[in-house]
Amino acid sequence: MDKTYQPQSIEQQWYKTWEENGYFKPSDDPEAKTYCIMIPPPNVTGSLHMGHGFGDSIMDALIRYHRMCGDNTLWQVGTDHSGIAAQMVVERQLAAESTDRHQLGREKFVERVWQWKRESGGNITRQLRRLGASLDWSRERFTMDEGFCEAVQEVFVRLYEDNLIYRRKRLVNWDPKLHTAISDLEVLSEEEQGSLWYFRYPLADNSGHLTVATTRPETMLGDSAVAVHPEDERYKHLIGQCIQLPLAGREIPIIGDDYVDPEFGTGCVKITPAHDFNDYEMGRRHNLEMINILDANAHLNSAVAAPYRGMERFAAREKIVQDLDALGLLEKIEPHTLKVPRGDRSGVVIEPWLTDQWYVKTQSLAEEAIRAVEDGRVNFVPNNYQNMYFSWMRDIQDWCISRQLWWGHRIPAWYDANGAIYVGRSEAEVRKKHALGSDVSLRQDEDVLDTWFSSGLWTFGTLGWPQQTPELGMFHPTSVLVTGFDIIFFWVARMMMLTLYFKKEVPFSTVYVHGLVVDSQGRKMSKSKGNVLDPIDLIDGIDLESLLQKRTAGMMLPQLRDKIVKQTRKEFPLGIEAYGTDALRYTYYSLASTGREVRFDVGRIEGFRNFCNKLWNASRYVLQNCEGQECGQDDDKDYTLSIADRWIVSALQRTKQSLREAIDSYRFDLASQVLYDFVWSEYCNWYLELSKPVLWSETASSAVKKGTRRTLIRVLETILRLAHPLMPYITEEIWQRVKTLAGRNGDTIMLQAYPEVSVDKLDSDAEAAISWVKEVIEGVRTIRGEMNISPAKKIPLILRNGTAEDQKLLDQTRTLLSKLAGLESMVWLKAGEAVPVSSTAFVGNLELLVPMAGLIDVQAESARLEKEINRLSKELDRLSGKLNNPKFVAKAPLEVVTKERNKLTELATAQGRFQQQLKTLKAL
RNA sequence: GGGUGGUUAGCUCAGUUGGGAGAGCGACGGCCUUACAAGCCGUAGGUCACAGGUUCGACCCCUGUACCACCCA
Repeated sequence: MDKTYQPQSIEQQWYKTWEENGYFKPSDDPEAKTYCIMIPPPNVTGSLHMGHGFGDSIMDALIRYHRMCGDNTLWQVGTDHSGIAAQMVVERQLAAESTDRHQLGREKFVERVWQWKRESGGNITRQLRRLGASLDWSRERFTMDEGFCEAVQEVFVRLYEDNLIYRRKRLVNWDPKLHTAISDLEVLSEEEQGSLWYFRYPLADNSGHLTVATTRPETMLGDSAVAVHPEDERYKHLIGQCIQLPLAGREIPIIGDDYVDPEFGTGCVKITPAHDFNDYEMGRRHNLEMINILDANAHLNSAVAAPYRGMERFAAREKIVQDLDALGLLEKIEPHTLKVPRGDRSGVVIEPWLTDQWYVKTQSLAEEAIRAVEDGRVNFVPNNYQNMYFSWMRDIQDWCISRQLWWGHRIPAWYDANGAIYVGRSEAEVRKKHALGSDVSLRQDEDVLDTWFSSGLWTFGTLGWPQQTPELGMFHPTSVLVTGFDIIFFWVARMMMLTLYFKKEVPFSTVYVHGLVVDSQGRKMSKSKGNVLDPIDLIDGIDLESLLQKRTAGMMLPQLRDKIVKQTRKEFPLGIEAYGTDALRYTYYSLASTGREVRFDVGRIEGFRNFCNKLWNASRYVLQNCEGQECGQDDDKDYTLSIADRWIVSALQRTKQSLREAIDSYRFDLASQVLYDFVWSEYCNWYLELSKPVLWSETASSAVKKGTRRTLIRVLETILRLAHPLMPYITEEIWQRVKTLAGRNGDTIMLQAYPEVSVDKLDSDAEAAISWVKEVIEGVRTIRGEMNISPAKKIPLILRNGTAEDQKLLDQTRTLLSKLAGLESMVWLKAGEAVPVSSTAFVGNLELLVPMAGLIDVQAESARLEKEINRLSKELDRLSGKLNNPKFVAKAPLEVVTKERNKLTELATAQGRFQQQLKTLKAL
């Protein structure tokens, strides 16, 4: 074995072996409980970012854990077709070839996207393999697969037939650059600096004016009313009168509506029902005219007065402000911060726009989806996320599912010459069902479905629905969905609604919601901020120049580019080291607590890389001592367990217990902590050291040596199985070398049993004994450290005032103490015997004395004693204060009082001893 | 404006029937001790955001305040 752990030399080899041997597939054991996770399908155009890496690592840990627990386990992989993003990528390619999709035509364009997907869509699957994800690749699915398309179409048709889908002209989020409607979730509203313009709107009877404030002057050409609060004393008398709308030459009413906030602006609001969601609602309440003044490019259309026709929206804004100013109607302009909605893909300002779109009626679907959580068929982890789910579900709007794109599932609806709609699985089915002869010409709807509509079917569509496949019967409902809280609305909610409706069962019984990965400054990682990290770069490492290039690629704005370069150079002056997959994964787990943010600090991953190295080197030590030796590999019984052996085995049982509890409750942070502590602080720091005096002893019996070797190798082998779900590669690599010596066989650790707790191996005597040993050794080490005694110097130790129990423990562990504390002698002091001047430590009442002659600095020792006396004084004050309080003694539980009393006596004795010691010292 | 989560060591974070404040990293001191310097040994460092309340006793329960983050309007 190499002296240091080299992840890059083993990882990809093991992954290949696992995959080729089919270890990732379900066991097909009909007796076994099933366990199934559907990967949240990443967007086929993208690559995995840290957030994916986090979620996927958690899923893999769950899957590997359940697989080792014997469950029939399926983790199914796939990607979604990502309508807008994929279409944009190919459109950009076409633009580079000086053409566009319209010149190419729909059919050829779609073929181009497929071609692109075949060539470039594999990035994500490569990354997943590098992360060690044990996905069943043979069942990989894509939302545009033939079978999946069938499911999508079936769902659309049935929902339509059940009167849950309709087509209507309504206000949607329109992306004027991409020329499509997008969902609320694809709209990001961020605060930007804008202005609040105050305009005077003359009253129609010339008796004065009202001043309205607006953030969007250009929409005034589409105003249908001015609204005031019905109780607003300033204006209520004007309700019912009319305004002469400037520049438009129309009269519009003044209406009263308590939606108006009298405190905002002037308390008068212009109402533009065709271009604002709130105004739209108000327009419906008051039966106002909907005047659409924009075209698909967000240029002003022919509904407006001639001078403004064809103008771009922001150019029109300027001209309208100028024109109103010229008319003396501009009262003032105030700077104003407002939330500006932008398309998450295009980055342009989204327009609320009136168009014909398809909608899903969500009311009844949502009610069932709410019930499923209320009655516990689905539970959220952490539980409080269900509130977020409820609040969204209870206030749900009908879902706009049509997109004006070419890439996606085309809506299975046809129109005749009169615009009548026919929905069916194919044109032929439609013609047959409605008895339409070949003389009737039909054209299919041009639009495609929202990608989330298809993703909503993910859990059952990927298992073969609408066919009733065996897998569907076996693995649905799935066990758990692992996802970030940011997509509870979009995806979780939609899966719930569609699955409950079509399968009459929940899609998953648990939703485990993990935090959002943010950078070391706490900012969300995003391409535009240039702070994204590619998990693969943490695995393989990356030099600074390559990282800079990656982060600034396609960056248009030079000032932003400079900022990113600067910040990247500051954070990663030397680039990023190669840490390997297991270290990356372990870091993820250590951060997977219940918080909402996961702050990824590169500092932490190094610690876990070191942890891998620790495990590696511990294994080297164990192997060096066990290879070619008898270590119980044949399950012989001719060995004896020492007290240290019994202790580590006992501690191992507790570790197993805690680890299982942590994983079962999705607390991977606690799981990683428990394992780390056991491996490093107990097994390596103590047990391995305790094994040395035995193995190197010339007097120890072969049975004892064999017991120690057996324990060394078997505890290590158990550690490997415990750790495997978290760190798959290093555990497999080491396991292959130790399995035979540990008396196990099998081709892979992946399919070994996850360790079970053996209560009968808990051994409180051994635990107490080793705890005592540790305290004695630590006491001596502290003296040594603080007195600056070289670690190489062997020192004498005198023990005084111990109990019979101490004496017994001492006899049992003499060689261990001597070796680990670096002692040249140990003397048990008889009563009344004189002691040389010494430095002192305590284990309970037992005094540890290290004689000072030639070793110890009197000044330093006095200081040390005084410090200790002080510390004890504070503690004693606290305790006696408590015990002198009659209420405490009267009301606190007896055991607490007793405990505090005992502590007080113990500390007082210790303090007395220290004081005595100090006195002796000063007398010198 | 409404809602949710957070505020614990220099940094990143744990801490549930309310009874001794912890880890990793960093800092400081000492060590190449036959697995590991990616290591070993030791040490320092905290009014648990603030103010009240409940309680014999509060990081923990209750009320309020401040600040941060996110979601919704």
